Amino acid sequence: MLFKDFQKKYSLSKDQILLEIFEDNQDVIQVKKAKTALKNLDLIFQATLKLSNQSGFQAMTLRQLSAESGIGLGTLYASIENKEYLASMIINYVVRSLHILFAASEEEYQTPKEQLIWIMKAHIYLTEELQPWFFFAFSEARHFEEIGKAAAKKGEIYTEKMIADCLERGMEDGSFRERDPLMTASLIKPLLQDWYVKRWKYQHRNVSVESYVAHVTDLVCAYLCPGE
Amino acid sequence: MLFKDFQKKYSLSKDQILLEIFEDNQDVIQVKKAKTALKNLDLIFQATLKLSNQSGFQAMTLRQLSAESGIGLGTLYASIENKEYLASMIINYVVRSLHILFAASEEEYQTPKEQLIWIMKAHIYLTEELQPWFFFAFSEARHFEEIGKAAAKKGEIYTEKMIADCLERGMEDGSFRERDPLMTASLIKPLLQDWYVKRWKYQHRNVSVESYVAHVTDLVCAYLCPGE
DNA sequence: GTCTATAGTGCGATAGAC
DNA sequence: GTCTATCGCACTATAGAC
Repeated sequence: MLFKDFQKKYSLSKDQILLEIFEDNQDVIQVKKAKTALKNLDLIFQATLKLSNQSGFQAMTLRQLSAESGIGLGTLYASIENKEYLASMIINYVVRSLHILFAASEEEYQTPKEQLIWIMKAHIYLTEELQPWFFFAFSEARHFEEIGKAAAKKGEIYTEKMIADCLERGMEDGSFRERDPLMTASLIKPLLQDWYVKRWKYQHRNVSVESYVAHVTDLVCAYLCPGE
Repeated sequence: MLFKDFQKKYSLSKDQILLEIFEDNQDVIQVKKAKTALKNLDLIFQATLKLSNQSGFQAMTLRQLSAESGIGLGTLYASIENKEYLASMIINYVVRSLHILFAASEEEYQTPKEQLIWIMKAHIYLTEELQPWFFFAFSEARHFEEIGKAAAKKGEIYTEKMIADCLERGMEDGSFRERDPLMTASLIKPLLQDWYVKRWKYQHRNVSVESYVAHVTDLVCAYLCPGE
């Protein structure tokens, strides 16, 4: 599956996640009409990602955010409760997108090898689609006590566990060579993450998503698949 | 070479780097006596790494730093010029340590395969020894305009280039299979970095440095070396 | 729902006694 | 070389007009 096809297939989920976040937080968000709240949240999130990916979330002031999003300071507070809560909503968005993607695509799994390749491809494609979101979560999560650190670790462990389970199945039925499943999953993870963490590097070198997926797949298969 | 032996062999370099940093910045550091300046810098750096690795450099206040390091606020400014300059000195420390290590160990290279394995091992061992320093540089560098972003990219490109050169030599003489050298180097880099970026995870699982090196080496060799 | 004006807080940085 | 006391500023958050 090419990235273009992936985009088409999962294009609806962006609004869906936004709606879920709004519904989850109706108690703290003072803006009650869904349509205006969603419009505001969208503007605020985009502006937050832009500003904080320039020089960090801590350094971003709510005055800057107000100017960038075109939303007054008071309305800002009516939409996000406070600065930290804004960050937690964005991190939540990322975790949700991972769950939605992998919950929706279980039926695509077939052999362990096909499954592993799909997990890696889907992960990289998703982070390509939501690069600023994932980068934000990766770099800012650890700065927030409960909400962030816990959510980030949960996300880290979630995909790692999924990969490790897949590896174990493959080793049982002989598709993969005998390796330490958890350790191997731990090494695959940073390969997937590098795509959105060092996006500037790959963009600068004109590396396409598809090409990146191909290289990661080759590397992992050389390690796992007998006779490759 | 085990990590213990590595530590012994390179144990002197810590003070050496500190001295170099002091000499480089004598124009901005108001404390002139080398002995007191070095003692102060050491206290300040350690406290900075501790505090900023808890909740980020931006969030760390100079009052906290003063309390943690036991150095008065005025003396702090006499030693570091200002907050941003402090960060740049730490990032400099990291870049320097990489250069010193690899400049000192060129003679250890033999075949391309041995050389590649040495680069990976040395990189992981160095970042184990200086974990808080590397973690600081990795997570804070991008927040600083010139000094940080440039130095971080320089560091990223430096090791990547070294690996890529080594790969090219190995492909020419047939030690390695034909792969894209730059792309392969780009994929090796995050494997090396994960050791200090996700230290909490590996520590929690009691993974030793030596064992981590072994797994990374296996993965990379499976991809590169014919018949493995 | 949205804005502007402002209260209250805590910062980086400095001056000046020791 | 070191500390304490303090300045000026920019921030988050809120109150109240529209």
